[in-house]
Amino acid sequence: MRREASVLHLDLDAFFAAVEQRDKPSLRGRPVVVGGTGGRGVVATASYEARAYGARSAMSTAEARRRCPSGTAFLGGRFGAYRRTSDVVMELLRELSPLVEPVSIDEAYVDLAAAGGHDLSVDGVTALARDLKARIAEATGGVTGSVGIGSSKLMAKIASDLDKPDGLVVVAPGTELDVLHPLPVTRLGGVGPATAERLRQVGVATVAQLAAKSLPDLVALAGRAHGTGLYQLARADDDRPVVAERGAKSVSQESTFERDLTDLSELNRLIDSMATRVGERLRSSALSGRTVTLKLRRYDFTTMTRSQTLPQPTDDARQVASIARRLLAEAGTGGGLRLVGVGVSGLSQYAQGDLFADDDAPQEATEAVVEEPAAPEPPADRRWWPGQDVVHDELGPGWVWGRGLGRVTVRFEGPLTAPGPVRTLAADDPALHPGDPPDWRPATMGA
DNA sequence: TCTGGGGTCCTAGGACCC
DNA sequence: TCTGGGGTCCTAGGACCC
Repeated sequence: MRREASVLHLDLDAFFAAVEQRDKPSLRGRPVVVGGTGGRGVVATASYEARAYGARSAMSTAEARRRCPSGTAFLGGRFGAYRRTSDVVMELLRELSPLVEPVSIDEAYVDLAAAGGHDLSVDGVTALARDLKARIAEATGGVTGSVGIGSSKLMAKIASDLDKPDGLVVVAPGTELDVLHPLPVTRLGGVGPATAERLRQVGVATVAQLAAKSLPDLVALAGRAHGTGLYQLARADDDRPVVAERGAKSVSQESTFERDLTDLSELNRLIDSMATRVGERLRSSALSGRTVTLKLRRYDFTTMTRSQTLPQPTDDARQVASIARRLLAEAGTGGGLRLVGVGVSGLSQYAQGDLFADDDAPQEATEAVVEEPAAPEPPADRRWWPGQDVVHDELGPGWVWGRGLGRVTVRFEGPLTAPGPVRTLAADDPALHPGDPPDWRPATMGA
């Protein structure tokens, strides 16, 4: 805990849904749910209008559809658009301080003391935050964020959560426990459903009640590391530094199927394509890893992992696939699998193979694995997904509202237009193409 | 039509080594 | 012959986060 309120936490409000409402004027002020739109999808983000009907993150999309009125937009994610908007925000944070720790695409900590030159009084950081929020909204085309500032990461994060959305809370140094103690323990990072239930059983619901427990009690309840952490957090005792670069520790791809799968050859093909993507991601980051992990989720939602550690790191998709296939054969598909995942951990910076590989040398033979064939073109009706950016040769840019029965419904509008018209087209209309995320910034005159 | 996808960290037991 | 403790690596599972 610092003497000054110099840790800032930013949390963008309903971020995915906010980007959708920015880019799709007809959705502004209306309920929007972003997430998986298939039968087994879950909600990633619900707009505040959708939250009013009870839609929540991590809820099944089916449940959200039951709760929300007709006319609610259910959209798959456009992660390229979210990434571009996030990058703009992270750059604004780096103008405040060289020490910025992105937590996720929509969240970051900033160490204001690492910059020098900031007025770190309560009034000073309040003015700084007000200015930051205005610049974020301006640069992102209206996406808002909630800012919390305090004497530690704990207090900054608690503060940003106190006044959502579009909030600004500074916890004055010295008042930490006044803010913290009345809150439910579930507001502390690291207290999920399991820990909350165990705490409830010993009569702990608030942070004040947690602070009354002894260290040995909490270690017995939650384990050595977690128990010690809870003991400290309940006292606002938090010295965790803001850390700019955190190298990846693992790379993985997983997929939940529309229906449970049992066919080994079908599962093996899916393992091959996931291993291919893992290999691409490893090589694009100049990483390789020694431990290959296969993750399986059965029909009854039980999850298991099987792993093997190699003597040397690899970034070779065929080697990853070959190991994952063997682990699957050993584990079996009994009863059906709803999810399969492939991951690589124990990462190091460069693979031996990258340093010494001879491109002309014949590749090591692997009997089980063949090169992934090019994905077949999906049927026209399957090409389109809700929320997708499209462009029509005559009607211009727009986005997919829905599809079915050989047709696709498109709304022709963009972030800088008024709400636009809807047209229903043939799904195989040759004039309709996938589009790029639209630019939300007005073109600069004469630039 | 219950329960995504990408991660991190921790725990615990067994193997193995000194 | 029996007892032993510590450290590291590997594997599997679980809690948690966004």
